[in-house]
Formats: sequence, structure tokens, C-alpha cells
Amino acid sequence: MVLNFQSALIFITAMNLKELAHKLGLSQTTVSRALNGYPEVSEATRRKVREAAEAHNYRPSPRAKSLATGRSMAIAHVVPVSSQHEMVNPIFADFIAGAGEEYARAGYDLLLSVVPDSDQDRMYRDLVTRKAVDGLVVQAPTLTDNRIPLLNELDIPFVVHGRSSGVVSSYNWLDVNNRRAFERATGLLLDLGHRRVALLNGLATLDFAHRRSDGYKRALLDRGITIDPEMIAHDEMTENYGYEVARRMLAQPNPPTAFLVSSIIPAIGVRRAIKDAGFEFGRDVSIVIHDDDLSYFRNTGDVPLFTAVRSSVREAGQRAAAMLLEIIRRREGGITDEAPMQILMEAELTIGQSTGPRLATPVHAQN
Amino acid sequence: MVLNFQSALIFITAMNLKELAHKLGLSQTTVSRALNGYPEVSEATRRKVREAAEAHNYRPSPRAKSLATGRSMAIAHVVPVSSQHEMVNPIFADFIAGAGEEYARAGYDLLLSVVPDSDQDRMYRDLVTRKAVDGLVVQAPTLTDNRIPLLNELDIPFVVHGRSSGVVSSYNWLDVNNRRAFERATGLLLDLGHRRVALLNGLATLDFAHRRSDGYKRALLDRGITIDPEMIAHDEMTENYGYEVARRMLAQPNPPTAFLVSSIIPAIGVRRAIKDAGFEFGRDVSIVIHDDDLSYFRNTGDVPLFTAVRSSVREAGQRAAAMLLEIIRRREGGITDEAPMQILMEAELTIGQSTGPRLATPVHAQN
DNA sequence: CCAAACCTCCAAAGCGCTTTGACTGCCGCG
DNA sequence: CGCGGCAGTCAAAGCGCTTTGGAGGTTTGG
Repeated sequence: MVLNFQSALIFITAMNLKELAHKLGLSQTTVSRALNGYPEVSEATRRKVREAAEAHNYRPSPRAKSLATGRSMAIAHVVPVSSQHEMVNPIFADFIAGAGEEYARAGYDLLLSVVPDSDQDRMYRDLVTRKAVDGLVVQAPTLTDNRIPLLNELDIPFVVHGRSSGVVSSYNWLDVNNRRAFERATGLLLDLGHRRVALLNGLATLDFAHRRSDGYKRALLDRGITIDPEMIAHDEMTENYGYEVARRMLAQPNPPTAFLVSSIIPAIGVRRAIKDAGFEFGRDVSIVIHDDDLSYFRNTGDVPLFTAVRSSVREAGQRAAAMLLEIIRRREGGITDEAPMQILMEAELTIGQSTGPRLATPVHAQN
Repeated sequence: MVLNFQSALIFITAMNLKELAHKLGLSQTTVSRALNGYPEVSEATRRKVREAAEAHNYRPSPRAKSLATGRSMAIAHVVPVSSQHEMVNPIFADFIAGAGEEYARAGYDLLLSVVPDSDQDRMYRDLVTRKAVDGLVVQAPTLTDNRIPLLNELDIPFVVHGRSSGVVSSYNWLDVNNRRAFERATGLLLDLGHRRVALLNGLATLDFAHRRSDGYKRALLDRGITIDPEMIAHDEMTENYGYEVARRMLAQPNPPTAFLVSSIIPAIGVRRAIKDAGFEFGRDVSIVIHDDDLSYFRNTGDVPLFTAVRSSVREAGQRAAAMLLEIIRRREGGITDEAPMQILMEAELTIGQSTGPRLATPVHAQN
């Protein structure tokens, strides 16, 4: 009983540097240096120190370390919650999973701030002035995102997932070539003979939505097809959005024969609307999606359900995190005035069951 | 130019207590106490201090504060990544959104650790011995989850989202009444005349899956229906899983006429399989789901797509967080030996388009 | 009028770590 | 033999905050 209690106590009162040093008959300085790999300590001592640390399950307090060094060994991701729909973009889960892996490997903690999108600026300011983190990842940039100049001014390392067309200053980013992807996807549908191609895009305020629209429009204009604004929708990418918009569009006199959808989630809704309207998915009406390769919604198989331009958001998270850690490393190494790092990922096009040639006699004419 | 540089510097070199105290002609002690609402400082002084702090945009360093007080003002959520499928459970996004809100309100940071499920124990140990957080939330408990005794031993406040049937020691939890929910859902299908009811459950190792199975079995046995193990599936709740299992089951000689599905995501797959097999969804084959009320997959409308037992996972996140903060508050108040806190949420049943009476002449007989 | 009881405020000692500056032997070199 | 240099170690000064243990000054009560 007493023994139990004692051992519990010993376990809880985690050993600190002072005790460890005392136990070894060395100074705190030497122990600290031995553990942190400084060269001015003999290998013999280092080994002894390492062993003792291991044996006593010694973990340096990150708080104290942080106070002493000025580094916090933490990265923040600020995830905005849409105040409209109280919605959390589900791609964040996979993005963060990818990034988290990278952080864990490097011994960094991940600080997640979930804030109403109106409070974002304040949160960024707060995180920086409190010196709570060593770096930040900016999600879902808008067309001219003021977080970018803000963070530049605050002079803290950060990486943007995506880009912001309206921002002139330079910054580190990682993005998918959205324009190219959607140009190709649209091209594919046009090659199949479709002329009425609808675009179900993300929120109009977000930058990536514009790049996607650009690619779509460019492909249409290239073939001399005029753009029908009625065929373009913007909203948060829920299943319901896909369903409602597709239902409405398919009920029009001259309905689309193909849909280009910004995410697999609304695409599920589009598919539902297609079936509800009595059309055959992939035959009467085609769909091409942008596939983020979400872990719980894999669009795979020999012939995947959806024809898609695919780019793994999880991989994006991982690479964005790696980039950020590299930037922090450089800055600590004293490299201050470097060119910004930028990665443009290409999406790959895979053919699934959701696309087919435009039918000679459109089915909707039969209805 | 020079002015600019200076103002930037001032901004970056965040004011600290010492400077602020000096500026006010007071001691650090008094300023600290004034700011933290201690009674031994006059109201006049307190007001002056507050104003000065405001004016200079003073933020106490959380690190220093943390080191001095022993509290870290942070909560950890450890999110396991299934090593099988590299999958992140999408309900985490909404759960965390709910919890994050609560933490933000209380001034706590949220530390998110994404770790392979095999590494979980180590991560918990690490977080505690490093004193990185003041409390933890345990996600997705297994049947006898060893994290619970571990955390009890480590003597740190924690809340479990769900329960672990095999754990005898007491702990704080928040759960949905899964057994009741699935008993009711099954009962509904049986009332509609269905006799072959399939259950697409979550991973068999997870506790909630067992409770759901229990409810399902109890409802069947209540009506004297024998349980067909072939009608029960367990796996991670992806769309594909729903599709594949439903496809297989529907191809059997004596296929189910109804499905009970543990999440809306595989239910989408089940629906796909039903249509692919030539059945009519909600007429030939019924579905009842457990609906976590995911923000991007709302099952709403006058008559929602799916008949469902619903319980908002976001609300669960919020309440779990509130519970944890309350526990921490109590412990700091010296209240040590309290009964554990436990909340059991009831799911509500709503009728959607996915259920109907079992057809007199089963359609599959016609095929 | 004096002691006791406040009120306000302060100096200084931590919290657990890193890092500077210095010190001690010991070796090699001129 | 004496000196510079080097490897290995240490004491002590922070990092920015909280908190203990008073110190003065002002009221109160007998």
C-alpha cells in the first residue's frame, strides 16, 4: 500500500533537471548540454546522462524550455467556423491529420483554434503577441486575404494552404493547380460532346473557387461556348447544396448534361438529384468532381464512382507542415531574407463511372 | 521609415509585466494582482492598471504564467489515426468544433495530437509527464480501454466521449444512449413489418458498436426473431464500406429488406448499393441511420432523406468540454474526491424518406 | 491615546530550463 | 619550463510570471 503510494508519487512528481543533475553528481548545465547534443560534453558523460534520463523517465518541461529559449515548439492552425452554417469544412480533418503527423515527428505540438470566421484576425494577433506558437498555417484564403499582410507584419513564419490572388506581398504557400485541373476537367466534358456544363463551386469569397471558375471558363471560351451564369453556383460544400442546386438546374427548360463539382460531398447530392429526376447517372448526366481523397470517402476502385481530378488534401497537409518547419528551421539558423517557398501540386485526372458521351437524343427531351 | 521600424519593434517586443509595472510606478506584485482580480488592491489602482494594460496591449506570457502556476491552460484531444486505413474519423471535426468553442470561451488552448492508434498510450503519458495540458478528452473508447486506468493512475482530469464497458474503475464520461437508440430504431423497422434487418456497425473493437449491437439484438429477440450473424457487419464507417457490404448482402438469396446503419456516411453507400441493385430506396429497402448531425451532411428538411436516430456530435463536443473545464475548476478549488460526472444524451427519432412498410411481395422475389 | 486590525503595496524567492562567462586541468609547442 | 589552447565542467543570471512574507500607513475600539 505504502509502496504503491510512493511509486505513484514518484511517477507523478516528474523528475526535473536539478534532481537529475544532483543524482548524477553533475551540474544542470552539463546535463542540459548532454541531453541537447551540445559538443562541449564528453561522449562518456553524455552516455551516462542519457541512460539516467531514460531510467528516470525524465522529460524536460516544455514550458520552462519555452520560457528559456523563446521558442514554443508549437504550431497553430486556425480553423474558421462559418458563422452562416456553423459548418466546419470536413477537409480540415484530413489536412490536419497530414500536418499533425509531420509535427509529431519533429516534436512540435499542434494548437488548434476553432473560431468564428469574424474573430480570426483577433485570434492571429493574440497567438502571436502571446508568443504561443512558432508558426502558423492559414487555411482557406479569400480573394484578398488580410491575414496575409497581417502575419507578414507580425513577422512570424506562416504557410498558406492555397493562395490569395489579391495579395501583392510575397508569402509561402502550397496550393493545387486549381485552374489547370478545372480546365482539364471541363475539357474532358466538352470532348465528350457536352455543351451545357454546370459548375458547382465553393463559396465565392474563397480564392480557390475563383481559380476553378477561371479554368472552367477558359475551357469553355476556348471552344467558343458562351458562359451561362445560370450554370454556375457558389456555396459551402455540403451534400444538401449539391442536391438542391442540381435539382433546380435539372428542372430548367434547357438543363445541363454535365456537372463539374468542387468536392465529393456535394457531388453525392448531385448524384441524388440526378437519380431523383429520373436520369441515369453517368449516362444521361455526367459528373466530374474535384476529389480531395478524403479518407472516409475514397473514390477508388478499378473504375471509381466519380471521374475526378484528384489531389490528396492529406498530402497537402503534410507538405505544408514540412514547409513550415523548414522555414522555422531556416529562420533559427539565421537565414532571414529568403525567397518565399511555394509548391504547386498538380491534380491527376482519373476516369470513373460518372462520365459518358453526351447522348445524341438528350434524355430530358423524352421526359 | 525610422518611425515605422520603431513602431514595428514596439509591437513585436510585447510589453511585459516588469515594464508595465515600471511605467505605472508600481511593483510587479501589485500589477499582477490588479490584473488577476485579487482583493488586496484598491479599486482605484486596479482601474489605472487595467487601463494601462489595455493601452499598451499587454498580454501576459502564457508560458511564464504556466511555469509559475503549474497550470497550462490547455486541453489535449488525442485523435487516433487508424493504421489500417489511415483514416481520420470525420465526426472528430464536428466534435472538436463544439469543444473548441467552449475552450476558447474559457481561455484554454486546444492541443490536438494526431497519432497512430498504436502510439496512443505513449502520447498520453508524454502529455501528462510533460505537464503540457491540464486535462484530456478521450475519443472512441474500446471495449476495455486501457487509457482510462492509465489516466486515472496519472491523476489528471479527463473526460471520455463514450464509455468502456470493461472498465470497472469510475471515470467522467459523456455518451449517447446508443443501446436505446438502436433498440428503438430496430423496433421501428420491425413495426413496419421488416424481418430481415441488417446492421452495418462501426469497428468491432469500439465500445459504442457493442452497445448498438445490443440494442439491435434486444429488439429482435423481444419479438422472437433469431439473430443472423450474417446480417451484422463491422468496419470503419466509410462510404465504400456501406456500399460493398450492402451490395453483397443484397445479392444473397434471402436479402435484408432493411438496413440499420451506424453513420450517414456508409448510409450513402448503402443507398448507392440499393439503387445499383435495382431496388427502390425507402420502398423496397428501408434504411434507418444514426445521424451525428454533421455540419456538412445535414439530414434535414421537412422530410429528411434518412429516417434517423439523431444526436449532435457537435453538441457532445461542447458538453464534454464544459464538463472537463468544470472538473478542472473543482479540482483547483480543492474539491478532490467527488463522484464522477456522467451525461447520457438521448437520441431523437425522426422519420425520413428512407423507411416504409415491408412490401407484401418482396421486390427481390421478382428479380 | 494606544494597541489591534485592517489596507495597500512591495521585495524577493521561486517555477524548470538555457546560456553566458569563467574556471580547472592537461596537453603540446617553442 | 612556461604559456596558449582546448576539452570538460560549473555557478549564476536570466526567461516573465505568481506568491509568500512582510512593511508601512490608516482606522478602529476600548
